[in-house]
Amino acid sequence: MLDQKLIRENPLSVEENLSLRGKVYNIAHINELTVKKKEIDIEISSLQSDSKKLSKLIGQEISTSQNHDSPELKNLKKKGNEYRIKISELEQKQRILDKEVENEIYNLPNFPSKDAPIGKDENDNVQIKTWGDHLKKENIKSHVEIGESLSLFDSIKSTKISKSRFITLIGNGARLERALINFMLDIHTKNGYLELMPPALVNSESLTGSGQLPKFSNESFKCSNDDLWLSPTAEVPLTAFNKNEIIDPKQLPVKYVAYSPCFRREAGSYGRDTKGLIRLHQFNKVELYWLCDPSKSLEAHQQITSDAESILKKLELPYRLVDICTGDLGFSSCRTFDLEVWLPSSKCYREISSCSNCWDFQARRSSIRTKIDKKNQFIHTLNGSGLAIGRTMAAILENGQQPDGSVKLPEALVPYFGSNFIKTA
RNA sequence: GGAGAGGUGGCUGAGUGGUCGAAAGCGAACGACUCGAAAUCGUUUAAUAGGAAACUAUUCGUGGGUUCGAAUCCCACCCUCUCCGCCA
Repeated sequence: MLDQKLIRENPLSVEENLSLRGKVYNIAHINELTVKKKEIDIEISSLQSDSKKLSKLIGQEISTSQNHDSPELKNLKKKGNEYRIKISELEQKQRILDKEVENEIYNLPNFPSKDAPIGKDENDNVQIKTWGDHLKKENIKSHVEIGESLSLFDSIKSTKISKSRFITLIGNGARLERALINFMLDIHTKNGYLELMPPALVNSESLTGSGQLPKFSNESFKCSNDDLWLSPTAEVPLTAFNKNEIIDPKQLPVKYVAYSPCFRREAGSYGRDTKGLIRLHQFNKVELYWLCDPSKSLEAHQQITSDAESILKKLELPYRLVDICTGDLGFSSCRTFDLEVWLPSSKCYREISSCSNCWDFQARRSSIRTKIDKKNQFIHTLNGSGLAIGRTMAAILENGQQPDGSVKLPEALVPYFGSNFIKTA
């Protein structure tokens, strides 16, 4: 959420900043509303001040005089009643305005960082570096083919259980998923992250706090009888975990790592990545999350990204680091580095982690603050996958495939999985 | 699901119509004492919005209502706890 004061006092700069995202945002209208709201605020506040003084006078009058029905007293009460009617009329107006402003302001995305490359869409993203060697072999199979031939998962049978875009992991597939989760959690907790296992169902307020609502209600699954949604990412419960708190500056930065299942409707992606582990309604993810001093989020962003990167290196997976351009930035983010893993079957890089600095955007929506120089200030939040498990598995299968149909696993994973190879049963 | 209790500042907790934004305690900050620390004593210490500031307003789960005046009374909703039932 953006600062209302900023919108009121400097609407042009707000508009200009947001326009870097490549869309037109009509701040003038919101500005008009916030100014009007302010005027009414002032009017109400002065009426309330008068009415309060009058009430105190009546109170004193009653306690000092014997006659509780004197004409003077009746007169004062009548005057008080007039105040009340006036105030409640104004409050009604104010309530309507409040709703309108809220509605508009919660739909505004975060400002892009000045450091983010300016661009229109994903084609303008900037590759910062690549790491690792690409697999150069003939007859490369996709992870779907490998998974099917080694009986690691079954998506056809899963449609019986749910519908398309759900998967059932089987045998070594399930074992590999479990190994990856444990492996990643172990690495990150050793690096100073506190492990959390939050609820998978989150309420509307939590989704609003991290930025998924109100704008993206189409992208999450909602429970019909409760104000609860299936969490699309652990970022949601992790943001909400410290909602409405003032965090002791000595405790910063707070670093969380959480494994969680993630649920996304993937509306509008029909026909894309329909097979395999790449795009599912339900997937597992290990998420990294920081709450940090607002003056330190730039370094924190580097750190969280390199913490995510370290997993790819340990798993010997070739990847590249991409600086997301202003037009492709997520709603809550001011700067995002994507980690994209190499998938040899499709000869391209696929997003496996998205490391974002949300600045004070989520902290403002969720009211998470810290004391700096005796003043309460919004902290900065950062999040990054460390990593998406399903896509990691896909990458391991494709990059570790052997001519005999087996898959060689990265050394680091062997203690977790229990052997070096996945072979046909 | 049934019955009951309750939701008050960073925390605990008092407050049932009138200077109550709210006692007391804890915690925290500062000061004194000390070579230093602990202990002790003293002072300070809620948030939000507006304002340069003085100050003004709002906030006692949320939303309505009664009243000149509501933490306190009325209505609705949400949440938490305890017991019972069901259940991993």
